[in-house]
Amino acid sequence: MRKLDRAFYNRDTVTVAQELLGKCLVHQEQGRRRVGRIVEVEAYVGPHDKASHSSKGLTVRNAPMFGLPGIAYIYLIYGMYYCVNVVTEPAGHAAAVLLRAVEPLEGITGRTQGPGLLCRAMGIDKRLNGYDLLGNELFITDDTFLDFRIVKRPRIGVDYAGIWARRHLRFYIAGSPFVSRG
DNA sequence: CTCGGGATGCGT
DNA sequence: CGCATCCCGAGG
Repeated sequence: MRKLDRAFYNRDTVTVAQELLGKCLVHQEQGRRRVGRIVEVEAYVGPHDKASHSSKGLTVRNAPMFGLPGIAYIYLIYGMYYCVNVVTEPAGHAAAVLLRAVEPLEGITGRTQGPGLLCRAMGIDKRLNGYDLLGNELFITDDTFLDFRIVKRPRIGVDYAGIWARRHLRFYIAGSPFVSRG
């Protein structure tokens, strides 16, 4: 069980997204430890991707996307839910992978199907925005031991993005009961 | 400063 | 389909 390093995140976003499936998201705070296996993600591949927050250019909100690969980009959506992303590709290439669902493995109560519920159940909020996933509070480990097939589908809730809404940039583990409805 | 919308989720 | 609930980005 090894923590993913900078080099893992500093690659093509679609590759990182697919390889994140099956890996373990860990949140540790004040002696409390919560672990979930990542079963669903979405790739937001860069400023040219009209569904990506970075397509509007650098703003206060999306600034973490323009930073180092391996940092967390967390934002509030609809005034109620947080969404957590991991930044990918070299600094300046504003791309990220949205974590949409995990399978609860340790210390998790509540549902984890969907980006908002995932964050709520794992105690992830704005305090961790910009956090470096090479640190010890929030990180991802590579202990994937399952064999699975990857399903590729259009992303959820980005119908405004034209052709980009139809690209198959949502990935999830086939047959997992922990994938969101979408 | 106001104003509108959003990578959601739940109940009807 | 409506609604909760609020940060942020655009525009005056």
